[in-house]
Amino acid sequence: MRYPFAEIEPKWRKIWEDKKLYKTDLSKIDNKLYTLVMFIYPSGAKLHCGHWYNYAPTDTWARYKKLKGFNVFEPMGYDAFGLPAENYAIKTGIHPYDSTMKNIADIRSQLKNMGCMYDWDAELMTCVPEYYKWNQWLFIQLYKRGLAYRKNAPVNWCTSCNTVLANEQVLSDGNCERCGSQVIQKNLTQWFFKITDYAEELLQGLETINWPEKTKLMQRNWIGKSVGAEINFKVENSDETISVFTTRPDTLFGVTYVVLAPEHSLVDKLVTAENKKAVADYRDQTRKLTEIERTSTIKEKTGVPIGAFAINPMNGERIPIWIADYALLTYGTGCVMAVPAHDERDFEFATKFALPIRRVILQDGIKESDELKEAFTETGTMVNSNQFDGLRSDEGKQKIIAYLEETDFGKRKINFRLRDWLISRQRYWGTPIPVIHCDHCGEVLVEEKDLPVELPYDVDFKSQGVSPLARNENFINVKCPKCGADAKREADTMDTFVDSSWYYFRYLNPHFSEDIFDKSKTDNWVPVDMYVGGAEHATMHLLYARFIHKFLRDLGYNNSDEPFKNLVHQGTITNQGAKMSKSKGNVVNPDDFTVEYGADVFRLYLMFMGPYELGGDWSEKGIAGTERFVQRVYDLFTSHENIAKEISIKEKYDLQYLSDTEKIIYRKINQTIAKYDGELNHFRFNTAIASLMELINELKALPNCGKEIQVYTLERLAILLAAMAPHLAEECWQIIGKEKTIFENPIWFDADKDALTEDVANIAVQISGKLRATIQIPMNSDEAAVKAAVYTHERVTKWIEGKTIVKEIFVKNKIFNVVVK
RNA sequence: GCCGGAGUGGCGGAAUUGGUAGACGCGCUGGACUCAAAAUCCAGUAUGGCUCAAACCAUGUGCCGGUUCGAGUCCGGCCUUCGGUACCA
Repeated sequence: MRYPFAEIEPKWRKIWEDKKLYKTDLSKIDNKLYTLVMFIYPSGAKLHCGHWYNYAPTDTWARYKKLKGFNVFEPMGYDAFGLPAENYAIKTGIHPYDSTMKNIADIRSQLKNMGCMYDWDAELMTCVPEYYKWNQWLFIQLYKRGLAYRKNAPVNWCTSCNTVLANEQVLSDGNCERCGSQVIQKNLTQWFFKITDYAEELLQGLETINWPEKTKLMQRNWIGKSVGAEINFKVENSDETISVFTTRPDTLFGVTYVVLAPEHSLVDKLVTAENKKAVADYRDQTRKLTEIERTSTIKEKTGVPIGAFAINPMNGERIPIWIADYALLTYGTGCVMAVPAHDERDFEFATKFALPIRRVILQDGIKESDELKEAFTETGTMVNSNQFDGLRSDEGKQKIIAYLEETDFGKRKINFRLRDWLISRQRYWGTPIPVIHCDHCGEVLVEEKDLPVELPYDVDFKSQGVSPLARNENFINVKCPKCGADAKREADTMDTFVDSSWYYFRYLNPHFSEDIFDKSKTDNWVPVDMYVGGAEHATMHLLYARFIHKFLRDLGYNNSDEPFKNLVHQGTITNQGAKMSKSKGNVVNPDDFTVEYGADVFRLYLMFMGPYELGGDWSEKGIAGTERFVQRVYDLFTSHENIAKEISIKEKYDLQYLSDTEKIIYRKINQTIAKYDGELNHFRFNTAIASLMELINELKALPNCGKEIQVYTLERLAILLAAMAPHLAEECWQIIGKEKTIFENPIWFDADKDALTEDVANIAVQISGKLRATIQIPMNSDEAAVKAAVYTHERVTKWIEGKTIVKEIFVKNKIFNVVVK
């Protein structure tokens, strides 16, 4: 009989639901385990194979832990605010709220068909006031502590989304992370969260969490800590000073010019009359470039002198001040001390504009008179540096900093690449920022008692270039809470990454109305023990969440330093080499497969494809293999109906009382348990399934075993299957006569350690490292016994005939190698 | 350019600390069952040589070299590819 998945799967899902098996008792905190996948964006494309690939294996891991006795909490929810819903509204006129709710309903039913053990009572969505009210509350707390602020700055503007983007949300090709359109620079007044205040802690915290090294490295690079000094250069005939950041104070004697970012405010103050025109032209030219053109390393260096001169604090030397677009306003002080001899960029620039190049660090093994063909950027011996001559440059670095601090010309400084998180968006479908702008009082926070600032439903989406909220009179006009005068609400909404930076707290009490979450609960359950999601969030969501987590800790709202103790990234499933997306038209619909093969077969197939972290290109070629496997399992159980009712079995059997066949089966099931356990624990689903397939191949001999061993084996097999293919396993468990469902009464059988090893070992016999024979010998035989067997083997005698034995290498139970000459 | 991962049969992929390369699955070939087909079951399946066949021999984990009794695994130098990053002073 063909495995009747279409009847079985809904049947078990109903039983699980009726018995409320997956509702987690949050009051039981011994053995608590919080397993989380990144919540879903409810797009119109619904669930695709990539989602399944994220959720189904993670659910297998969660079930495995549940079987092993953990009190597992596995929730699911919807990251429901965001641009696509709004863009869809502009195109079709369907309101984002309506389309999002429709999508959520569809996706929820798809999710339920996967058979994951989500606690549906914990379900949440971010687009309802009940949730986003607390984004606003969070904003207010940040604001009150100076961590939310507004400033005018050059920002990334997506020409298609008509909104600003955070740095993290601009791809390295200069395009929008969401839509791929061109991003340009605009000067705008925007809201920021001061994530930089936590830069050092965000860096240090990485040491304490079990995340993929790759991801931690990406965060380290993104945070970009540099240790060096800030040095002040006096400007000739001026009261102004130019402050630069450098990691190489040891090269200070080699500075031959200073570069300011073209937009730097000092430029206007310092430019001389005869250079005004050239400077203005150059600034115009710079403004026209996109960020990516401007920062391209391939682009030839450009710049103009501004006519003013700075004074080197070390030697009083007079050096020209230039502006050049390779100095970035947004990094460090926006000013660079140029040392052409020891910096590649400065070298290139100086060469092009015939500026002097002075060597102050001598490379080991090179004479001072040798020509300098390229910048030398490593450590060496200091030269041309007065009292510092002869020092190693790393030592000199410290000495120079000390000297600068004494003479007040500079100080030790740590600089970060990380910028503050730009959170305002000029769009409708997001959390309104709880601020009121009053002509008299300026920025005024909405009071906590007046939260939430509700997002109005009736808005006009057709207003190109202007946020729909900005044009909504009912929303925008308000009285100032301080003075009562007419005032305007902030029209920007928050980046949706604000929503996702604390949602893992909210799952534990999604409808709690007293506060952002119930600390008495979250303290017991947060941090998340296992977090699974895409690696593309490395420097966005995963960084923001860590920041907000630390902020909430500092507010006294939680007692841990990090939100996600363990992190796993599933690999990306591509189709014909491209990431699945509706716009590319290469989305594979999982429903097609669940209709044809059932959810369990599909789950198994996704897990069997390859290493979880690797992903791969979609192909349905091998699905027949997992289907056959499931069919064979089902047949095996149906041919042993009710057997567990008739026979009672022991927990452990002594191998010596078993028949030869029973011995083989008994060993195999226990070896499989041991192997499977280890593989599953580390998300190695493919090899775990392979071990089950090996087992099922071996179980062809099961009919030749006594009934006790049959029951012993089938019980264990059903439990092993339960994590991977829960519907199938429940059915099999019932077929052999079990009354309670597996997940009602989770159990795990540990492997019988006495049954893991074989009686005999296959030993590879090598002659000079080449395999020439294998011998079978009792397990753990000593060298003498193996040697005796080796030298009586005809293949060995043949190969060593006429040769001298130089050496013998013996590795117990593995190898005997005879080295001959 | 820099940083990181990955290169193993026709395909997806296995291989504790260096210790019998190719587990498991797909596909393919042959056979059984069938009037026939599908499904299922059984056997075979890295390449080359020599064989009716088996046995046997040689080669083989991106390329070149090294360490070792022994290298997919370690070291040095490349190539390809996929991510990340992009003048960060």
